Amino acid sequence: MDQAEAPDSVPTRLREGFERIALVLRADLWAACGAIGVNPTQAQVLALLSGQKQGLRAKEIAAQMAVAPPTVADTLAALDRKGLVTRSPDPADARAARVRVTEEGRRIGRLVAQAGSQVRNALAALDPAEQANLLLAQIKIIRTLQEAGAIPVQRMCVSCRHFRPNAHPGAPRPHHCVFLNAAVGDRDLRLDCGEHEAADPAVRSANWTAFETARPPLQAPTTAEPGPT
Amino acid sequence: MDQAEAPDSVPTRLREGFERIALVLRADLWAACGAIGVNPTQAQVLALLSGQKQGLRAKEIAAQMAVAPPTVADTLAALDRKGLVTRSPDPADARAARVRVTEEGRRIGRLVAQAGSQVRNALAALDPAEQANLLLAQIKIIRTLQEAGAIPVQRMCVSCRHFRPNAHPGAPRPHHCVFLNAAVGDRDLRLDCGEHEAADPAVRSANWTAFETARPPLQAPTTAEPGPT
DNA sequence: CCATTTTAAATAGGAGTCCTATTAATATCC
DNA sequence: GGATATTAATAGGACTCCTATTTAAAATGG
Repeated sequence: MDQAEAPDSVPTRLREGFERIALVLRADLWAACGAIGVNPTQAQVLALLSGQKQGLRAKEIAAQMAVAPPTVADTLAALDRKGLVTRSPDPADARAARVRVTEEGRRIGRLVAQAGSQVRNALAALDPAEQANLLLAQIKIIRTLQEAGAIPVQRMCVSCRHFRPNAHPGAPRPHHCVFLNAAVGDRDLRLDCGEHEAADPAVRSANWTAFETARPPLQAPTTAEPGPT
Repeated sequence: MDQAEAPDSVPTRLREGFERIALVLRADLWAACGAIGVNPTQAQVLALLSGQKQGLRAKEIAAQMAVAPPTVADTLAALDRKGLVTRSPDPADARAARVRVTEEGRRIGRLVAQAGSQVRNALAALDPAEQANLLLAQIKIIRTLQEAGAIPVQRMCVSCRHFRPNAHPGAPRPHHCVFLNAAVGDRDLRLDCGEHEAADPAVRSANWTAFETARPPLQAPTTAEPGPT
């Protein structure tokens, strides 16, 4: 039924590749944090909060980071001690608190985000067509993860109210962003846009269909057969 | 000089995508470890050691995991307590120890590797051509990381003594593995083959050229221009 | 061939991640 | 209005991960 068990299936090997790259990503982050006085997890929370003007609840942070809520509490306590986040009561719910990044926290988040990265260098070395295809693959993967409930809806163009997939068929930038009032090509798509507003599920689903059919199916590289051995 | 600073460049967004997927990967691993009695880091070390019959030195494990040696010492101590690894003196160097996985450790590594994974499911949902292109992209990224010294040489086909890229030009499986004596297609490529033997650098480099030129450059999806805004 | 430098690993010490389980204070819903 | 659910904080424990230091064994070099 499920090919998850096949020891050497393509998805299994792809996952293995992601695991390897993830290790380097983490090492990059440690190097970037270096003398800054935060660690990778703290930097990631700072980056997450920097994009959210109205702050985020602890629970939402946990969902975004895919960890348990008490873990977030630990990290927020560390960031709080360092003066990088503040907590203010949520007017809508007396149990909840909205967490916001401070100016200093934002500055540190920026520093880390702009630091060098071996992975980014490696990605920059891919040719533009490969980059675009990789971005498309990521969008599909992230969307599937969303549909499966593994992560909350991300602020991607394809799930945004402002997005009009394939509004300009055949043009080099076939999509359109109503918010920016600008044509958008596949390479311009965002995985986390600050202006994102979730479209409702029916629209999302229709948009996805239009988006997917916007381009001809990729031509397969060599072989689609089971493989040797 | 370096586009690493561009806040919204394609490589930057791609890295962001990898970060997101990495979070889910970690969560998958926690779920897989569940009642098994190990944690993701331990499972990864077990998986790494399972593929290495002659064991690995602590230092090599650290390099593969992209962490500092004392971190590996911690993890090995935990695995040792649980009886999942053994350390034996290295005959070639009295300072060093070779770490090997025990039968039980191998069993646990297998259990975790075969557990379900949201990321693997999402990868399985991609169509075959996309999977193949993604695998190719990963190979290029990992190779660049190797060239940059960010990670040790991985046991990929493309760096193996047994690999003959494009030995059968135009065939659906254009490459050849001398060890298996079998034709190999792009989808069959391994990122970590137990039979890997490193080719020497000159051969590796020549093989890479042959491998790269084996397929026509990917046709770009829409747009290669800077983008809106 | 012995002194120096380098290297492998273990140790010390400390901050912080991450989990499960529990508790306390709302909120929500019949 | 009281049972149930939800948000977050707390407790407790195992472990990750770092830098710096120590120990011991190799490699180097005069």
